Amino acid sequence: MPELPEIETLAFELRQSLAGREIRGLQIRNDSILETPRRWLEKNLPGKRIVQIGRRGKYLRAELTGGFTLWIHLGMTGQLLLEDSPAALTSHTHFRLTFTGTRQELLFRDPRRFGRIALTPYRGEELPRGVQRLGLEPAEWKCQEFSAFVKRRRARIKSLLLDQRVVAGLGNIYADESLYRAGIHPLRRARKIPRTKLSRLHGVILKVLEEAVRWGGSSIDDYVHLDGERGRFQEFHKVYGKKGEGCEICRTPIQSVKLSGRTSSFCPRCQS
DNA sequence: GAAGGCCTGGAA
DNA sequence: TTCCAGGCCTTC
Repeated sequence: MPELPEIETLAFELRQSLAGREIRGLQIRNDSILETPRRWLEKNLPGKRIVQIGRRGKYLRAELTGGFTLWIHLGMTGQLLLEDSPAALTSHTHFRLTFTGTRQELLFRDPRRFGRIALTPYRGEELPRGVQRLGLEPAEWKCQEFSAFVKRRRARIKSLLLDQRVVAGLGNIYADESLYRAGIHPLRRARKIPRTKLSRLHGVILKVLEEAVRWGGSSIDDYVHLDGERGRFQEFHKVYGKKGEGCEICRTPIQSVKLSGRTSSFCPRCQS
């Protein structure tokens, strides 16, 4: 589940290797991952140069010459890999970019095909729909405003954290890990949480994300770095994927609950 | 605010 | 063989 730290890591690595490169060609092996038509990409990508690479929410953003931007969303099982050409195209490689002046090519793999690629502007839209809807980046939230916003909502806090219109880039892993570190039960109604705990949550979200970026993200199932190496933050998870194991603080077994189809893991004693 | 759908590999 | 994982979207 690539979330903010995983995309941030990839953006950094891509910047190192591809910034300034000119796109030579592309190969689309599966149209189902495209959000803008194949012909739009085929017409506009070749010859463009990568000006800047960044991230917005869980979207990777490559700004190109000519005012175009290539957006990549990894979904759940998406991978971006930089390999020497001609790269072996495994069965789930849906998209490939080649560049002038380098043997390296960028591959997009995604077994489950929840990932998406878009090239904007398209039909007057500057941003993909999913990006238009995004809320503030975690680092853009001021503590006071975050607390005030959460205080007005009746939803369960975990649902709120997963809502990309609220905090862009948070997903199941980092929402669970943040709630644990803030001592908040995932099913707690947002408006009922004391302000002191909310400001703690605000701080802890930033800290967890920063730490995860420092360790190159979490590799649970599919996520890997550009070179295929695994991230290491999973080694520091306290609750995600830890059901049945003892809480680090109080030894109580970690529990999990279902919340609108999503699993939430938490310590029943430390989180309330 | 909840639930179903997309999608597939791997575990039960 | 069935179930589960969960990004995000649509529908109710």
